[in-house]
Amino acid sequence: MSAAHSHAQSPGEGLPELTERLRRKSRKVTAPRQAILAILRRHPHPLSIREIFGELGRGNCDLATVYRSMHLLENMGIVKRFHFEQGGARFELLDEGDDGHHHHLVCRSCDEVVEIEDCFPSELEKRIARRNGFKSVTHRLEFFGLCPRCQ
Amino acid sequence: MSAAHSHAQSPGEGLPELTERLRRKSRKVTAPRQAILAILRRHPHPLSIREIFGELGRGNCDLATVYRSMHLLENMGIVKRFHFEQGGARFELLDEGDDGHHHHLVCRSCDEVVEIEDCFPSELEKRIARRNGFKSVTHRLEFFGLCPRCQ
DNA sequence: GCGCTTGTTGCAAATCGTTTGCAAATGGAG
DNA sequence: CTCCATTTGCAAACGATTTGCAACAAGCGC
Repeated sequence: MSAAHSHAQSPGEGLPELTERLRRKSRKVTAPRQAILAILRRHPHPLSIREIFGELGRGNCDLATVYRSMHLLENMGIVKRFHFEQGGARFELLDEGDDGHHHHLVCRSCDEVVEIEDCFPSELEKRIARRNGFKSVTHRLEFFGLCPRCQ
Repeated sequence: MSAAHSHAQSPGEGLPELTERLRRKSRKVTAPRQAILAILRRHPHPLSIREIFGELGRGNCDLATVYRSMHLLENMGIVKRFHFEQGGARFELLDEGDDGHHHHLVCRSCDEVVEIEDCFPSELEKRIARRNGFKSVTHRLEFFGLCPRCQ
């Protein structure tokens, strides 16, 4: 799974650096939060809440706490939330300073995810915004297809 | 509302033509289905299930029937399903032969929707597919921003 | 027109993902 | 160590959507 991930993931921050980011915003560094960050750090893929919860090992922390933690981490800019075709939200750890704007190519059959560097041309986006009088325009873009193994 | 819609909507088919499409695939032309098609025809916007259900007037047809009808119409290629940032699915009537591939610019504040003709460059999409060994790659693309009235 | 067969509907209950209220537990500043 | 605001677990509430099932009706053949 991890091996199939084509995007070269930077080494990323260690747990200490991540928890430091929490502390800096005067958020408490609790066991559930550390555990969640550790899991996200181990998986460079967009993880679903269920997957995160599953890895926590039953009895470790409540599902509601996972939801609450993901909101917190999202608002702090530590993770980014994605939505694919099916199922609930998925989350990816962000490096500090990274706005997390990138896209995915998802296999319709096995859900394998590849990160994509290409992006919708920004001049085109600006033109679309201008033409319609919109401001602060961003976009959401995901690709779907059949991966080599599933064809 | 309709006036704000920038996309020149073709006259579209009348109810008779639409119901004919149902008949051709040996599906029954029932009152709920006709009512739903009529509503979709009146609104060139992506409508939510709740909006459709609301327009039906209480007592006219069950909510479950609306959900079932939308699946049917989607599978027959009569409507297209969209997902924006919040809330449930939204549906738009498709002209016959139209694959419905187009995108939207949605106001983050008032949900106003504008249709966009631009699309992600297909050469770029092909390159992404090739580079990752994927087949049958399509994409989903939506824009979000602040409309003139909401800025 | 009349019934038959099969697709369709209404209703209620189930499911899925997510959120919330509340009292008990706890991180960390002083 | 104490205190307090934040966080947690638990259970219940929620919104969107799906499903089982018995009653029903569209459109075929006669």
